[in-house]
Amino acid sequence: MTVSRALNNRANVDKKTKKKILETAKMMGYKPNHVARSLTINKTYTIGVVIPKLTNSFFPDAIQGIEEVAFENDFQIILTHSSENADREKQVIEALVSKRVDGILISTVLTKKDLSFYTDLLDTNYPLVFFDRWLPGLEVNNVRTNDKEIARKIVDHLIDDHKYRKIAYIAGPDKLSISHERKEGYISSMKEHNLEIDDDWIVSANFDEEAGYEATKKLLSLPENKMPRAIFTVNDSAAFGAMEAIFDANLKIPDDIALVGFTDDKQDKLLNPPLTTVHQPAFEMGKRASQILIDIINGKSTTIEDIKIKSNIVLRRSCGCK
Amino acid sequence: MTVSRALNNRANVDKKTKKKILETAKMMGYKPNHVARSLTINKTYTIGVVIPKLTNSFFPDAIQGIEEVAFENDFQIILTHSSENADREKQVIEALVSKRVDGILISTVLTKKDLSFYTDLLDTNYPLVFFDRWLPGLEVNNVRTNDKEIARKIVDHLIDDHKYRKIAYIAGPDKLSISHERKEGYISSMKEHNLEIDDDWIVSANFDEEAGYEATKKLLSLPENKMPRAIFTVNDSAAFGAMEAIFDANLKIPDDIALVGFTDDKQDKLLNPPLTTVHQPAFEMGKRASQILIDIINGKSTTIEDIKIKSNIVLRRSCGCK
DNA sequence: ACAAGTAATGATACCGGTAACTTTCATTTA
DNA sequence: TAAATGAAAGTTACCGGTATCATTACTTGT
Repeated sequence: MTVSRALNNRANVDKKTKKKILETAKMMGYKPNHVARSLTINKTYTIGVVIPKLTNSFFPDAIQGIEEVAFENDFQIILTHSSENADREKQVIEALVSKRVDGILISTVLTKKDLSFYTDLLDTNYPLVFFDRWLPGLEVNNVRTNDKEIARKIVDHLIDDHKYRKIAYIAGPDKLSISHERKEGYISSMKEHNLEIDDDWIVSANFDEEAGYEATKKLLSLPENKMPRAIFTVNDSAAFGAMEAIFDANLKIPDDIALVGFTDDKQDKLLNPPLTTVHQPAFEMGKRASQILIDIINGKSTTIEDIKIKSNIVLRRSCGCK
Repeated sequence: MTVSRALNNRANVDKKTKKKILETAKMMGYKPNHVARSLTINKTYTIGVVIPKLTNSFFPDAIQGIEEVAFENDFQIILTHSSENADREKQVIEALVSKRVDGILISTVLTKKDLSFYTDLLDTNYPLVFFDRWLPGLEVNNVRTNDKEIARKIVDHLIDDHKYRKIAYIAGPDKLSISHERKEGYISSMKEHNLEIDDDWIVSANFDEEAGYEATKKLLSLPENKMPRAIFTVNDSAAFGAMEAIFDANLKIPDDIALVGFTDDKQDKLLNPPLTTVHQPAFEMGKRASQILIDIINGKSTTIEDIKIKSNIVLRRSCGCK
């Protein structure tokens, strides 16, 4: 017990004793066993992070933010990815719970039909914070962005400032919160401007480049009178695919067709042309989500919040600006 | 004990008993406690990953590879970043050891003078695998790429195929393995072609965009006769900075000055002009390193290997091709 | 010099599992 | 029917810490 006290800088240990203990520990090459410690104190100082993929630059940046705050608070993170696969998401969360992480940060790929998975978990009072991709209908902390509003605004820009009227939207899976919201933003902007939305203009795709490429090819094969003048994509990865497809069709951005994305990947400004997009404060979102989770773990926060960290539009040339 | 056997699908449990146990477990909401399990079996099924930063696309890709193999083998990863800071690297590794991760994958920022930190760790037989950035002088498994050779080849290309003679190199910190090797490759190519290397052409910088920008500004301010005709950068991030600096100076790539990078970031092909670079098989390197570490942990591998996974050159337009 | 109070140290139990060994139970064999 | 045998279930100790309570060692005041 005295050894334990000495190593943890607790009170009531004689200076000389402490010195002797520390010396001996060093000599023996003693390394504290955090596993045993976790078992008794019932806390692992570890948080789980579940993300769909690590491909676009949003998640790496967010994770840097998460890890930064975790590090400051002596926590570490177990990083897992679901590969956009619902079953795998459940599986890794079970594993995280078994490892008794003190809380979990999730960017979920689950949908309404899997709601019970999380309500069960929440019933046990497990600290959970959703970031970026949340799940409507859950009484839980969310840290997300103003997807719908900002999507509406960027489409407003295309209509108001560039006078485009035929605007297509390359969507993500509709069941996922973020792609649904962004689509809603697109639709509401179009409607407010009394612009008709052709069914063919909303192409269901995915969050990756390949999907963006395929979706764009579909759009470009529409008959002349239906051909969109501008494309808004659910994220930058899809926009990169769109860009390739547009170039492959020997069309020019923004002269023949304008393009705007969503994320603000690091290289957007170096693209040809530089991509107009929505800047998501990934690092900030990660920090914030991490801080909230740690506050909950430390019993410093009990309220449930739905935090929206505002994104902003970054005008570059792909929309037709400058 | 019977309960333990039943839950772990061990033999010698009556079918009826097992059924009853599983039902009761479910009813109670029992979740296995992996912390306690780890304490007894002395294995956590967790590996630590230490990287400098998550910014460029190499590490996210590598981590996807690492996590993929880990997942298949029922391991999870604790991800930590050192922020390119040696003390922090040591600190997080101490924490990982305390948490008794079964092994550690490292892309180190430590240099020769800190060698003892790792030799001490290796003396305790802790499973360690270095990937990408290794540390010369350590008897340990490395998974890296043929930095020197491929750097030499890309400079060969600039000289042989484009007839550039004044070629500058934007370097990373010289004490780090990869930037040292890449520089060596540059130097050896220049020497082999009997080209003189002006001291001003080797600019010490860093792995990030800002450093690349500043270094390039320095190069562009050289007098006419010293002005490089081409720039080779230690990685793509630095190349992005270089690109910006070149554009800011109203120069054209590759007409006024050619540029080649190293990494093959995802958006390279969409840049203006598309960036010629070295493609590093990040995902593969991550998978391989992870597999080796897990083999060591499982006692399936005892030899120490220095594995070089070959990178290859991707010719695009920034070097002057096409 | 001795009681009282405080600081330092020590003993025990427990966290939730599993290994190793023992006991109980059921079935087979002579 | 009793002994032999193997399957199923149970006991105990331990992994390496820490909380709690008990003990011992020093101070301090009168």
